[in-house]
Amino acid sequence: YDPKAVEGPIFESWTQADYFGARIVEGVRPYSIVIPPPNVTGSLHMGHALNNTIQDVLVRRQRMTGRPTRWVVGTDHAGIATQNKVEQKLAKEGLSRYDVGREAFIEACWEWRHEHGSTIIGQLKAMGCSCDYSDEWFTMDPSYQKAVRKVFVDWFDKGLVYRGKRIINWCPRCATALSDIEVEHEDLSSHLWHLRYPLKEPVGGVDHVVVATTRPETMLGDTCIAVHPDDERYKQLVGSTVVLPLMGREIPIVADDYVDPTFGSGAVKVTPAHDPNDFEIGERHGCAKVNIMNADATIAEAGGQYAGLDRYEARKRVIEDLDAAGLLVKTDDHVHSVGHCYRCHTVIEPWLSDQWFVDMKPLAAPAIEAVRDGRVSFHPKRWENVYYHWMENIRDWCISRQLWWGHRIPVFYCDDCGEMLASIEDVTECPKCGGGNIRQDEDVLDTWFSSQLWPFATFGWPEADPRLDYFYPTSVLSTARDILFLWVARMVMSGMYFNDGEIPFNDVIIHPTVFNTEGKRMSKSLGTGVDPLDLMEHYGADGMRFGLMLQVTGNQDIKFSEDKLLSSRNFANKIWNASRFVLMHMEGYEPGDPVPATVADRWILSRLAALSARVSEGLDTYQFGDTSRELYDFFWSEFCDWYIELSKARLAAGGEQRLAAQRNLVFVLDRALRLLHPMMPFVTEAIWRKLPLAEADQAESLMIAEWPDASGLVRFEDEGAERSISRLIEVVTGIRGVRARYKLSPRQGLDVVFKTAGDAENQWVQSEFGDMASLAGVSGFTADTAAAKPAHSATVIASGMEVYIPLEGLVDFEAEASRLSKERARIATELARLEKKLSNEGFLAKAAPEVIDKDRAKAAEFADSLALVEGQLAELA
RNA sequence: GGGCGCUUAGCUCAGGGGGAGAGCACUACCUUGACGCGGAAGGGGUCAGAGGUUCAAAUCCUCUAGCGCCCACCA
Repeated sequence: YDPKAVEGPIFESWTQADYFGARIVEGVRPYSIVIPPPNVTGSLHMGHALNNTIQDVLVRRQRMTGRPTRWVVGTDHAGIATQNKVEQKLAKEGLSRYDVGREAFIEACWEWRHEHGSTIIGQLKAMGCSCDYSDEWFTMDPSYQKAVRKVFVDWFDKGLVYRGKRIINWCPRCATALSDIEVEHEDLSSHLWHLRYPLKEPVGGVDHVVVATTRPETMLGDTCIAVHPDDERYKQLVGSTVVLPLMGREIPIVADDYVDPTFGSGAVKVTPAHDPNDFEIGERHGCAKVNIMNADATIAEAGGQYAGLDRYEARKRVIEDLDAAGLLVKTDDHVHSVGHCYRCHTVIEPWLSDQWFVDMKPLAAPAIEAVRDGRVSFHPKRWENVYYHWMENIRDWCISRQLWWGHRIPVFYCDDCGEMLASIEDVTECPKCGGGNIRQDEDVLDTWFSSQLWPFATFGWPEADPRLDYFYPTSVLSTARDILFLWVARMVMSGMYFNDGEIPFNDVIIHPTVFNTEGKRMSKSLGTGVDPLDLMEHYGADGMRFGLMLQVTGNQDIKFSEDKLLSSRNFANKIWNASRFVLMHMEGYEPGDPVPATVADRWILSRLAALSARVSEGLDTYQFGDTSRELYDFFWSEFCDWYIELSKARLAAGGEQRLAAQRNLVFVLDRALRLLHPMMPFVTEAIWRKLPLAEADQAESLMIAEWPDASGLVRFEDEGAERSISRLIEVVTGIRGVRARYKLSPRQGLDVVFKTAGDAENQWVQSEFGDMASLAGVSGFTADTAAAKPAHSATVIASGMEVYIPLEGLVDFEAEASRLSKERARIATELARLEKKLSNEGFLAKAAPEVIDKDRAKAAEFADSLALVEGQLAELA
């Protein structure tokens, strides 16, 4: 099988036929998924490969059930990431964004999007993803911009969006605010510096306090010292004044419950402009907020002699100067968590600035309820607790970004009368005073502010759109766990708010994260990544997809195993060759229903029925690993290894036997290809189109062929046939084992003796003799309830039936004796274990009766086997 | 500080109260007419450790150790 020769043309044919497009069929429940929009700056990585395979498997399967499906595709404008890329490009020409100006810069971003934005879409196509490419979305599309503005204005008018001067997370490199969850914390070894602050006037013989800090440079902005109100060491000092070293500013000592007396010295230096807790303390005590830092993390004018220094240089100098003044008490080693920008990994600064926020608590309440009452459910379920924990402790969301690329905040200020309003349409004239001195807010919105609208803005909202009514709420959202808060939770909140409380999706799949074999996160920058495009090159799109599905379990991680992709490529090849076999034996074929003529026929049809039930159930419950394994086992082990092998003699026999085998081969292959199609779309489609199907089974494409629902196959369930073929497999495997042990040629015919339990078994041997002949080289047989074991024969026990294989004089009896001894030991151990169990009164009294019966039967079987093996040993001795 | 997940064959992992499984790797065999990206056979595991519940524990509970992750106002 050569994937490269097949995949392109097949995908092209799907596109030509427009199977990807979504149609509205009134009265039929649709199935819809919105893709987590990859960044326009992005290219396909393993996370995308996994996540989009999952979605495509679900969508393809549902499409085959006949439901109208819509898999919305598109990209995210990715404010910071894209802006960084464009700034890097400008930097190569020696320019900054300020050199080119806002308008030209935004223009450059659009150009960048037009040049690179479709890269990842092309890669999705290479994977075979059946998205609706005819309706691609971008989070900066005009209609999407309108949706963003409407959301902002609605929330603004309701008071849910507000402006405030707060401590936010500032990235000095990106020069923008970030929300709390865009900060990545990392434990770093640093120091805890203990500083001595002199009191203005000694109190009771005390002339100073010692404070501890991890960021000494912030002391330039200290405006008070806080101690715990019950701390006996400091009680007397509360209300007195400290002279801030280096700055000479007089600041008070205050009492505040926030302070933990057991940490450091128990006295805290308070810098309200540079720490969120200090900000709170400062608010409570009416302290000044002295901002000593510029946007680029250099020290501001308020930092006196340190103004202009970089924050770390200032830190060094402050420590040196304090030390020189005898005010550095000690320096302890200290590990603490430091926040970094999630886009550029620069250490963030807590910084006081004017920003826009969303009041989240009112939005969170119904979104928590939607999960509690099961309208939204997570898979695996344990993620619901993570969701609750975050949502119940949610804090306001800082949504303004000091970037140029993004949705500009639709707030307008009148410089004539001071009016401030939010508006969907641009404002040129003040509605209050009629003045024309209007300016729009300079900031843009957090990218996630627009991403949260994805499940409904991509259905035409806020315009009335039949797609919204039909396809919303979407069926499933599949995503990585790292954007559970950034994206998923916010979609639930905004989705419900703007759609009359209707949830945006029923099920949330949190798929595993893909790690490399060392357990490191796959990352291009770290060089620990694997490129999905390379994988498709080696294993084909189907091989990559199936190999990924094999690795999806309920765990948090996948340590990526390329072996699974190798097996999957081989599997695609197996499917291809098995199908070739079927197709090259079609001479004389007439389409029609399957013919359960033999036990083997009834067996494979029964197995198919079981498989189809399992696959439907497995996909409904998102068990991709189990489902792919069952498909693999059925196709390879049951269909190829046994059924095709069993059919060979009948195909050769011609006549009705041949036709029955042909019918069943085509039928089972057809249904198996349908079941495999969602995971391996290309190879299955390529073969399926060549199958000579009965008219009722035909379709233009496997993509839209009918899903083999379990209910259509239950009629084939056949326990008797399954038992019978299990026994046949035991007999054949046993005889092959004997051949292998004694190095008997496959062409060496064997006369086999069956000791049967009655007529039914005699008949069974008679009817299966043909299969035994072709699969195990049995050339003759005797079946008798009174059969005696011939001298010098090997014995196989198949479901309790003894099968003797006379070995003439061809056998190394010493080797056989040694094997039998080992076998005897094994059986004796098992038997002893069972006998102990069966003589345990507690077991007999409390275990389920069927368990006891089963164990008794097993014990009897082992006892028989043991006697047999001992008899054989005696013979050989 | 709180929480989650993992620890099963050499490797990557399924399984989840009653006879230890898969893929890859390994051993020796098969130029059999779909397939060597194959066939057929075989070796290999006291299911991390300790304790408990139970007639019965790899599986449930507790603790311990190691690995990974998330959350938190760790001056």
